[in-house]
Amino acid sequence: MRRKSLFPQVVIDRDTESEESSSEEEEEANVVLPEEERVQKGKTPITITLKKVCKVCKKSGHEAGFRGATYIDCPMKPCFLCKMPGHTTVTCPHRVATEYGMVPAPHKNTTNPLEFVFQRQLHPRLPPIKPAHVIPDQVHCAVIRYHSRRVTCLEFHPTNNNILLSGDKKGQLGIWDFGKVHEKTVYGNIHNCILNNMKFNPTNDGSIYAASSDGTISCTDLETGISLSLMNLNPNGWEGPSSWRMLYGLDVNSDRSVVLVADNFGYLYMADIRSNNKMSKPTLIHKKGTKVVGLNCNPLQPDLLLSCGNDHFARIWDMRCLEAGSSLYNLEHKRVVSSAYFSPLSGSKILTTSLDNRIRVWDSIFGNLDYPSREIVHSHDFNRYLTAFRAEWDAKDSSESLVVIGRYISENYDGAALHPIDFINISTGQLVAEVMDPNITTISSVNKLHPREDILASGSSRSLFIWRPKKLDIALPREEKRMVLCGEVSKKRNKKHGDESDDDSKYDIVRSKDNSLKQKKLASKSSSYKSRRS
DNA sequence: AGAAAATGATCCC
DNA sequence: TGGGATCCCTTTTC
Repeated sequence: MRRKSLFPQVVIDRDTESEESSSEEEEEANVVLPEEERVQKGKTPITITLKKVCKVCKKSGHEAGFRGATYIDCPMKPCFLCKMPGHTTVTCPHRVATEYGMVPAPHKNTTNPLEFVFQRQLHPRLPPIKPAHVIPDQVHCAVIRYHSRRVTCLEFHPTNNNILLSGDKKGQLGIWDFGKVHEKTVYGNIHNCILNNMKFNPTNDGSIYAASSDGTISCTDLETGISLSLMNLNPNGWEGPSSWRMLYGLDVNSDRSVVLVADNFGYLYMADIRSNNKMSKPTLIHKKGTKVVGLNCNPLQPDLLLSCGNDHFARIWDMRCLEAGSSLYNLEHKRVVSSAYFSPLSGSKILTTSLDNRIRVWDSIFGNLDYPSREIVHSHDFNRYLTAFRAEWDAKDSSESLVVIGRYISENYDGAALHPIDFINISTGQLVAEVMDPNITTISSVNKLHPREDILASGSSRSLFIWRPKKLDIALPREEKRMVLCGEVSKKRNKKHGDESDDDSKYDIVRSKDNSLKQKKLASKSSSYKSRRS
């Protein structure tokens, strides 16, 4: 009562049931000023009516958003995971099914022109058993943060096992010796905007090619940082967005000694490695005016090229007869194709990641390519602000069935909303393992598996992570249950608590400011794995 | 602490 | 066909 004379009366009235009224008013709190109170006290009693208004669809009667560490979908929208109407992510069959997310694709038996392109030598060998050490049961995690913008690509050194290269949105190239955790080099003057893709020079471990949204290809000496430009598609500088060319999807055809890149208008370019010169004229390989984001040369037959992009297609080309419209096959997707790779050993499988939340697998390029062999529902559709997710092969897996990809939607792990990095068996669609760390609350959209060692590298926002197993020899019941792998961030050089936020070049663990309680809760469990969802 | 900004595909007219 | 609104489980900075 006393308070009422000091402060306006605030009555919060929660509406639990739906009401049919226009959405405009309901978004704002209704403020009611009763006449008599206003007159009597000279103060302003306020009645605030808070209705449950969904911030996604703006309708009342339900709410979308985080409840604790669990996100509640708007029921008026299609499932956020599988994109089908009628249910939400929580009840999505692709989330709760044992065979996580797999959708069998229809098969037809038609002859395939690729059979005539390829030699029989390329037939796949498919050992059914994966090496036992592929997936760690527990992981250590080392962290470094020296990029000033988000990480866009990662590449392991082809011969030195402890070197990880990273590119970022600003165009910087990072070289991290994660064996000696604190040793790193950053070259900031190679490109002046997004470093989209890079690839080591196949004839010289000491240099790397990179394609950038600044429209140039660089070849950088890793020791000196001296870089030369193989191509510049914007020689006249900025003349507006309709003419500015950006380069993506770099790969090297070593047979031809050619660097391949593609641009944001649908064109493929080549540069000769030996002369470091742009070759011939560009070829339109995707719908004119659309971005080509990925290029991949077949590991056994480099003249076979796989491209993908924003025209919703992945396309297969024969470099020997390359011209606009000459693709051997066009692999249709429902939305943008973020990545498309041949399998790393046999080159006979194809793996794509599309923004329709599906990983697609074609089991053999000798078979029918009209439809994928499998579609695996997986959350990697993102809104903005992230580097596109790409499902990446494990080159150590001789059966060519293990793939790693970051997950967009979070899961509630003992009260913390975390975004795991998923290991998926693309032969079965099964989620084999999920790696996360309670200290890492950001989304790890860039991931790469070490070509020779049991190491996973991740790029998440501006940070880089190296995950390695604590034990190598454990027998894993991989096919029976999924594994939750909790990392344990290395605490080395983490003694200073004061100046943690401003030094870009420090080595440190990642801390989340609002997550301290959750970390404590998780700490007791972070050193062991557990299965979940039975 | 809370707001703004950065910024990309897609859809609609 | 193109520009602007919209999408709406981000991350960082001020």
